[in-house]
This record gives sequence, C-alpha cells and structure tokens, in this order.
Amino acid sequence: MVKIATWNVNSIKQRELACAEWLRQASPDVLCLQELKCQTPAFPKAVFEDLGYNCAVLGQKGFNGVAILSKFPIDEAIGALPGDATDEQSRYLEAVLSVPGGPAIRVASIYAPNGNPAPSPKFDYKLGWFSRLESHVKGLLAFEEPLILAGDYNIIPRPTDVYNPANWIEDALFRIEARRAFRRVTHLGLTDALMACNSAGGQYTFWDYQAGAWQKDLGLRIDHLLLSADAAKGLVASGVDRKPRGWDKPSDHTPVWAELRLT
DNA sequence: ATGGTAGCTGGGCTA
Repeated sequence: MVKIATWNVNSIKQRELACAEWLRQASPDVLCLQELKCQTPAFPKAVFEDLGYNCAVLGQKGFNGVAILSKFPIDEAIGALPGDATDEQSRYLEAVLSVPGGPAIRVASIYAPNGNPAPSPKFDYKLGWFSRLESHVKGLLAFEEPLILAGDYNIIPRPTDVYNPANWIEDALFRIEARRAFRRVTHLGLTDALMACNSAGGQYTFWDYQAGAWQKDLGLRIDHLLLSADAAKGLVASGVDRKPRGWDKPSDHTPVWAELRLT
C-alpha cells in the first residue's frame, strides 16, 4: 500500500515542527508540500531526512515553493511546468519514485496560481497556467503509468465545496472560466481521489485565518489528489485530516491523503 | 462599508 498526501504549509520555516509531527502521526510514504516561502538551500531537509524521507525541493524567495518528501528513492525530479520558459514562479515539481515491489509512480507537487483579482493579468496567468498543465498532463497520460497530481489547485470544483457559493461567483477560485480550466484537465482522464471515495460536500481543506472561519467551519475544498487510471484502479481510501488546522500556529490548509494498492 | 489574519520583509504584496 502506498499512502500519499498533500499539504499547503504556508511557510515551511513556520511549519517545520508541525510538519514533522504530522509525518510521525500519519506516516505517509509521500508528502507533497506547497507554499514553502523559502529558497531551495534554506529548506530544512535534515528534519525530514531524520524521519526517513528523501527530499526534492523547488524553492523561491518569499513566495510559492513546492517539495516532494518520499520514503521511496526519488528519480528524475523536474522543477518546471513546460510551456513558458519565462515563468519564474516555483509552482510545479514532478518526480518519478521507485516503489519497492511495485511499479514506479510519477508524482507532481502543484501550487496553482490564486488568480485574484479577476479579471486581471493575474487571472490571465492562472488560466494560462492551467492550459500549460493540460498540455503537459496530456503527454504524461500517454505513458500509462500510475500518476498522482497532488496539490493546492486554487480551484473550488463544485458549489458544495464552499460554505457559501453565492459569495464566491466572482472569485478567481470559483469563476466559471477557472472551473472550466480545471475540468479540462480532469476530463483528460483523471480521478479526484477524495470524490471517488466520498462525494459529499463540506470536505474542506482550507479555512481563512480571518473572521473565525475555522471555528465556524467556513471553508473551501481547493487541495486535490488527481489520479491517472493506472493509479485510480488501486485507490483504497482517501480523506481530509482536519487535526493540523486546529493546532497552534497552523497553516490555513490541512492535509489531504489517499491510499493506493498498486500492482 | 470596512476590516478582520498570517507570512515575508523591512513597505507593500500575496493570499
């Protein structure tokens, strides 16, 4: 069984101890991290290596930044989403992991652009970024291997994935153009792991720091694990772990995980 | 109508 998870930590320096604690509690084989907010050399690798994880890191000064922690050996790490050589934002890291006794799996840690306000150049960047993701994933799916695209997509897929959808119609996370861009990716043949296991609404993964959103459970579901057919056929379970959102000095996101039996 | 919080940074941007 392979357990894989994703967590936007909103600064790895601030969340180093929480991250280590969650790894001890949940012991995933793979954890994809987003919003490191640190440069690559400053990533606290030793903490995670001591817990038995290999680290692939794509940092950036101040913003963004993604990583893949893996108990399996990491091969072929690629730190860029193809399609725009001028894009300097660290939002995509892909690696092949050698799973002992099973097929190799390809994993991407994704931090899609927020895109607010909309419309604006930032929203255009978001739509362009999803268009690049669509093209790239189309190529990856031709490999017919277990592929897991895990991360913060900054997309609310359905009205039941936000506490008050009417208030979010104009927001870049819920605007119809953004949802369509996301759906064009999933319609290539990807399975939303959490939805495949339980399609009920209200399974939020993010709660704003402001206005007591966490205490009132006013959340969004924007962190997703998308699986290729070769990964989805082994899907056993998936869930949201709310505990870390309730810890002291939390990230505004909480981990999402899935368990796969791959053969 | 506004501001409410957090993080990086050293003023303002991003979320």
